[in-house]
Amino acid sequence: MNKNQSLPWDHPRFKSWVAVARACQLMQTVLTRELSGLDIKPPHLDILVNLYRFEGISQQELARKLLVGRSNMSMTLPQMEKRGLVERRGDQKDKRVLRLHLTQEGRAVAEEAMAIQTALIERTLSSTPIEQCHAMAESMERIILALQAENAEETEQA
Amino acid sequence: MNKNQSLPWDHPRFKSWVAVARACQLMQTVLTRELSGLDIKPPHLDILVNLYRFEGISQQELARKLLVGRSNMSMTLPQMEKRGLVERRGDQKDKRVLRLHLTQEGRAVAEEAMAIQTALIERTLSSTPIEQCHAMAESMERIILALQAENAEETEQA
DNA sequence: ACTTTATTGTTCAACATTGAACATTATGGG
DNA sequence: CCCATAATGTTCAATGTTGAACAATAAAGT
Repeated sequence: MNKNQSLPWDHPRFKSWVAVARACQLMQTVLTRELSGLDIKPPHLDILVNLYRFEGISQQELARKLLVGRSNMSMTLPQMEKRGLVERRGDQKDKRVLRLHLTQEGRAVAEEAMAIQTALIERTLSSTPIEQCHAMAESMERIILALQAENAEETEQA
Repeated sequence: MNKNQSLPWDHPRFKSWVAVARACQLMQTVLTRELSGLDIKPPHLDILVNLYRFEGISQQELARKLLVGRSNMSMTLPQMEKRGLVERRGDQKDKRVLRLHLTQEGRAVAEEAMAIQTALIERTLSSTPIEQCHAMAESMERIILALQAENAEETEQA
């Protein structure tokens, strides 16, 4: 192992990524606080947003979009159902799948929560020029593809 | 609430940030996999890296750097101590604080793990030009400052 | 010196997340 | 039709994370 040379924090890309990770973590923390008034947490918001966009999605598809396990959805969605935010209806074509829908209240909460999140992002990213935001997004998309490739490689060995 | 206009995914900054968050989550997933050979997880790596850099740091300071609660350190560090990765020695000046040190094995594991993480980052960020990495890092630093300001505001209300 | 306030670390209960094992239903090959 | 394989969702035990209450020590105010 290299002792004195090339420590991680000297690598420019490493340093850059550390900043990215730190910003994400902080954003999560602040968002958690700002959502506490609606009595939901970031994972719930992620679910609400996806049900808002993709009406009638299945638990499986939702889990894949959120990058979490199926068991996570099996634990979380019944809670949200009891709180009257979502509905789960069996699919007639395929009796295995449950299709997810927002209730009226779920839709309202989703809109409030999205407004909060959008405002927070607008506020904290306002100092970054819009072209830089776009460049960042493009870089991130490439990074996502690279990571998905890595993930697929390692997964299919199983 | 705005119904048909200005949905979150139409905001350019919102979309950009979603990509950032997604990339972070994926990076975490892949890193977890790659570290499994060393039998540690990302939180342990974060601790090892900070002890590598900041010899003799206290639990409090470490928790603040990692953006986690003190109780987290109280739970995690004894485990790592039992595994022979770190040592906790009482400070003579101030009998409240425990100063943290890497053991020889802890240092070795830290170096291996940092090599893995650095390699992963180099691989997945290689498609992003170095100037773009720097620009990204600068943006992230500004975002971090903005978020810390938000965090401080909300915290001091308590 | 004495009392109050702040800081550091611990404990504990609540909650979230995961992966493996499982039941149910679909799909495909004989 | 029958069996093997795959896909969907659930359950459960293990683990991680958090915040509040607590004990010990230090610092500050009187």
